[in-house]
Amino acid sequence: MTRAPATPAPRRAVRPGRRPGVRAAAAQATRDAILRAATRIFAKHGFDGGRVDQISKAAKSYDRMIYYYFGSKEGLYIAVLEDLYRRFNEAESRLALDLAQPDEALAEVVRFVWNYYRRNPEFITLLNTENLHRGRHIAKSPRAGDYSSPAVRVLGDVLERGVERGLFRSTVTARDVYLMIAAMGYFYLSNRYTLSAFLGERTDTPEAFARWEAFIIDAVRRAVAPPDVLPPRG
Amino acid sequence: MTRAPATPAPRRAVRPGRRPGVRAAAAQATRDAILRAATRIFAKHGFDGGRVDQISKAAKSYDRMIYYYFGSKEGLYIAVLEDLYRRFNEAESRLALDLAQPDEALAEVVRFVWNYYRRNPEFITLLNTENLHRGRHIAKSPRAGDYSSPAVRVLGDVLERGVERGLFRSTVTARDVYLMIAAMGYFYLSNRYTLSAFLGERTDTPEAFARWEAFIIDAVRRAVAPPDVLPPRG
Amino acid sequence: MTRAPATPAPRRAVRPGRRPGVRAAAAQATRDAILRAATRIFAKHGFDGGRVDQISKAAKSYDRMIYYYFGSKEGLYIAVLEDLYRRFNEAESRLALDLAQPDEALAEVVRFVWNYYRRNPEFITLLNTENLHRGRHIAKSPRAGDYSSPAVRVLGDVLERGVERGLFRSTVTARDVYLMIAAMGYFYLSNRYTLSAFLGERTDTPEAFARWEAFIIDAVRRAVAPPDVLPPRG
Amino acid sequence: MTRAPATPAPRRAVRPGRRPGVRAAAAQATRDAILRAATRIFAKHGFDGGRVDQISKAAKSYDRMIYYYFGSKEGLYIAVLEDLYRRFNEAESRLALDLAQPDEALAEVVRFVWNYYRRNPEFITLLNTENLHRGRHIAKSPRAGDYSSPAVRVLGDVLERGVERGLFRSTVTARDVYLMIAAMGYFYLSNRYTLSAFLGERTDTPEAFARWEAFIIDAVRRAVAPPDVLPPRG
DNA sequence: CATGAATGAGCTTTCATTCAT
DNA sequence: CATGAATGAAAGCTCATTCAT
Repeated sequence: MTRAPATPAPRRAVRPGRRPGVRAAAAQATRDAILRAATRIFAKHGFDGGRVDQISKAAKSYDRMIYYYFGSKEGLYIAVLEDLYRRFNEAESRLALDLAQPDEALAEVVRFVWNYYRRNPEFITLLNTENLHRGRHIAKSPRAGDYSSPAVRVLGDVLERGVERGLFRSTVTARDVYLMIAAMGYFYLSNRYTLSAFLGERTDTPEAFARWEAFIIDAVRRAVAPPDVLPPRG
Repeated sequence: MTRAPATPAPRRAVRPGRRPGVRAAAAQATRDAILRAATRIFAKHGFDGGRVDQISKAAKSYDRMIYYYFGSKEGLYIAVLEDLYRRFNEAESRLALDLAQPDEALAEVVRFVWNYYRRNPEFITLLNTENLHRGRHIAKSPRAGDYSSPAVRVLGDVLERGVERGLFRSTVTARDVYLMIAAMGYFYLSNRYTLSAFLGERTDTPEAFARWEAFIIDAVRRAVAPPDVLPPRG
Repeated sequence: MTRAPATPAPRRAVRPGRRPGVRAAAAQATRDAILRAATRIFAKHGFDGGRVDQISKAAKSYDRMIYYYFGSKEGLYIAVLEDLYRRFNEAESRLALDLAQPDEALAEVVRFVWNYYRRNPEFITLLNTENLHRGRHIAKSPRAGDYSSPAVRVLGDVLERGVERGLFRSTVTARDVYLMIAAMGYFYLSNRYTLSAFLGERTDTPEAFARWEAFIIDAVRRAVAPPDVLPPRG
Repeated sequence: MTRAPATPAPRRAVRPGRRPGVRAAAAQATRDAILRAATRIFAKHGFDGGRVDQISKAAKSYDRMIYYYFGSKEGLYIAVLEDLYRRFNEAESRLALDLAQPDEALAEVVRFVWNYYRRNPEFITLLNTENLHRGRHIAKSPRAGDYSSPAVRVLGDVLERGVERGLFRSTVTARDVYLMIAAMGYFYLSNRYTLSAFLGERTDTPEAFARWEAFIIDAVRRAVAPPDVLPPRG
C-alpha cells in the first residue's frame, strides 16, 4: 500500500461551546507555541528552508504535534499566514485618527504602517515568501477573503475630509495612496540587504530610518496636495 | 558529510588570454545554459526550493556539470546573482536621457525602472530570495562592490539640471528619489499576489499597470517639485 | 513547496543496442541484488511489512539505489512480481512431456507444479500478498498481459491426445484441470500453518508431502477418466 | 521503545459469573464494534497494512479503547483470528447431513465449504495474512488447539457410510477429501486476481462460479469412487 | 469508561554531492 | 568533458502506544 498523502483533519485547539479546562489550556499553549515558533522560523528561512523539526524543537514540542494540530507543514504555514494577516488587521483596526486634522492624520497612517513593518520584520519576509509562491498557500485558506485592509477604509475617510476642507486634491484614491505608503516603507526594509550593494551605504541606522520616514511623509503629502500647486511641465 | 563540503575551485568557462576554440565554445554554451536554467528555477522556487537536478535537467546537462563549473549549489546561485546585477547595471548604463528636458527625463527614469521590473520578473524574486537570506550569498561575491547603480548617478544629473532651471527643489537627493521610484514599482509587482487579498481586486491587468505607472510618475514629479508650491499644513 | 510524489523515471539497467561494459555490469549486479533481496523480503513480510532499508541492506546497497532503479517501493514491488511471473513462465516453458504417454504426462504436469511450488515458496507468499491487494500492483505492470500460462496449453495437448486414445473423457477443459492441479498444490503449501490448527497434525513432513503428491495425481487422473467409469449416484 | 512494549493484561468484556448490567452491555457493544471493524480492516489491508486508528475510527471509538480491551494491535488481531475460527467452526457444526444418502451428503459438504468461502471473503484474506506470518499470531492464542474442524469428523461419517454401501472406496481418508474440497474452493477465490493474468479471462462471474462448483463436486465424487472403476494406466 | 493530547521511534523518500569511467 | 552510478545525511510524515484527566 502506498502512503496516503491526504492531509488528516487537523484539530482546532479549543472547541466552541465548551469552557476550556486545564487540559485544553495546555493544548492551546502547545498549539500557540508551535505557531509562534513557525512564524519565526518560516520568516527566517522561508517555507522550503524552514525545517519541521527545527520548529517543533523551538516550540519545545514534537514533530508529531505539528501534524496533530496542523495536518502538514503546509497546513502550519497557512495557519502562520492567517495569523499574520489577522494580527495586522487587528493592529490596523486599532488605528485611531483625529479626522479633524486630515494632514496630521495622513502622517499618522504613514507612521503606523512604517512602524508596523519595522517592529514586525517577519511580516515582510513571510509575505515575500508567500509571493514567491505566487500566493499559492493563502489561496488555500478558507479565510482568504476576510483580509481586506481596514486601513484603506480609514484612509479613505481621511482623504475625504481633507478634500472637503480643500487640503487634498480629489483625484487620488485611497487605494493608490495606501499602496504608495506601503510600497515606500516595505521596499526600504525588505530590500535593505541588496540595497547596500546598489547604494554603497548603510540603510539601517536609526538616522537613516528617521530620514526615510520623513521622506515618505513628505512625498505622500505632496502626492495628495491640490493639483494646482504643481508647477507646469518643462 | 557529503551535503556541504568545502567548495572546490570552480572553473571559469573561458580562460583569459586564450582564444576560445570549438571545445571552449561548447563549454561556454553548457555553462550558459546552466546559468540560464538556474536563473529561471531559483527565481521560481527560491534557493532552497530550487533543486540541483531540476536545473541540470532544464539545462539539458548533468548535475556533475554544475559542480564542474560552479563548485556547488551556492556557487551557482552566487553566479546567478552576479549575472543578474550585471545585466541590470548594463541596462541602466544604456539609459540615454535628454538632460535638456529634466521633467521628461525624470519620467523616463521611472518608465525605465518600471518596465525593467515588469519585463524581468525573475529580477524581483531573486532579489527577494537574496534578501530573505540577508544578503548572505551576494556578500560572498568578489564583485559585490561593483554594483552601485549607474542610474542613481544619471538621476543626480537630471535633478541637478532641474534645480538649475528652477523646476525641482534642491532639497531632495538622487538616492531618495531613486529609492522612491524603485519602491513604488518593485512593491507593486513583488507583492501582487498578497495584495489581491488585501485590496480585494486584480492588480495585474494592463489597465491597472498603466494606471500605476502614471501614478508613480505623478508622485515622483510632486516629490521633486519646488517646496513653495506645497500648501501650508492644516 | 510540497513534496512531489510523482515517481521519477526509473533506470533500466542495460540499454538495448549497447554492449555492457564493466560499469554497466556492476550496475546490473546492483539492480539484480536489490531485486533478489526484495523478492525474499516481500515474500517474507508482505508489501507493507517489507522495509525499504531492510531490502537495501540485504542487497548490500543503499536505500537511494532502490529509488534510482525502481522509482519507489511500489515500483520495486511491481518489478518483483514481473520477475516472479517471468521465471514461472520460463520454467513452465521448459516442461518437456512425452505426449505418447498421456497418463504419465499428466502426472508429470502435477509433479512439475507441485515441485515448483515447493521449491519456490516465495512464489506463493508473493501471489498471496498481491491477491490481498486485489491485484492492484500487477495491474500497473505494462507487461501484465504477457503472462498467460504456457502450461495450460501444454496440458491441452496432453488431454487431447488422451481423448484420442480413449484414455480421458472429452468433457473436461485444460483450464479446469490446471486449476485443480494448482489449487491442490498451492493451498496445501500456502495454508500449512493454519491447517495445523484445523487438522491437529503436521502437514510439512517429507512423508506428508509425498502422500499429498500421490493423492493429487490420483485425484487428477480420476477427474479426467472417461465418464462411464463412474458408478451411478446413490 | 514505545512501539512494542510488554503486552498488558487486556480486559475481557464481560466477566463470567456476573450478570451484565447496562454499562457492561455498552462495553460489550464497544468491544464488538472494534472487533468487527478490525476484522474488516485486517482482512482488507493485512496485519501490517491495517492501522490502529483506522480501526478505532471505523468502530466509532478511540485508539485507547483498543488497548483497553485487547492490550495491543497484535492482541486485537489474535482476537480477530479466534473469532474467525470460532464462527467457522460454529457454522460447520450447524451442518446437518442426511447420512442415508452419502453421495448427496458429500456434495452437500462441498457446497457448504464453497459457499462459506464465497460469503465470508474476509475468512480467506485473514487466513492468508496469518499464513504469511507463519501462524505466529494464532500460535499465541490460548484457544489455538480447540479449532479442529467438526466438518472433518462429519465427512468421516459420510465416507464410512458410503464405504459400507459400496459407493465409495475405502482407501481415502476424510482428511484428504476435506483438504481437496477446501483447496479447490479456497484457491479459486483467494487467487482470483492473479488468476486473471494467468488465464486471461474473468473468473468471478456467477456462471464461472457455478461451473467451478459443479467441477469440484464432480472431481470429489470421482476421488472417492471405488477404485476398480478407474481404467488401467496407459 | 471515554477522550484529547503527548511521545519518540521509524517509515518512505529526497537531497546535494562525489566516484569512476 | 560527459555521463551513469553511488553515497549518506536528513527531510517530511506516520505509526503504535501511553499519559492525564
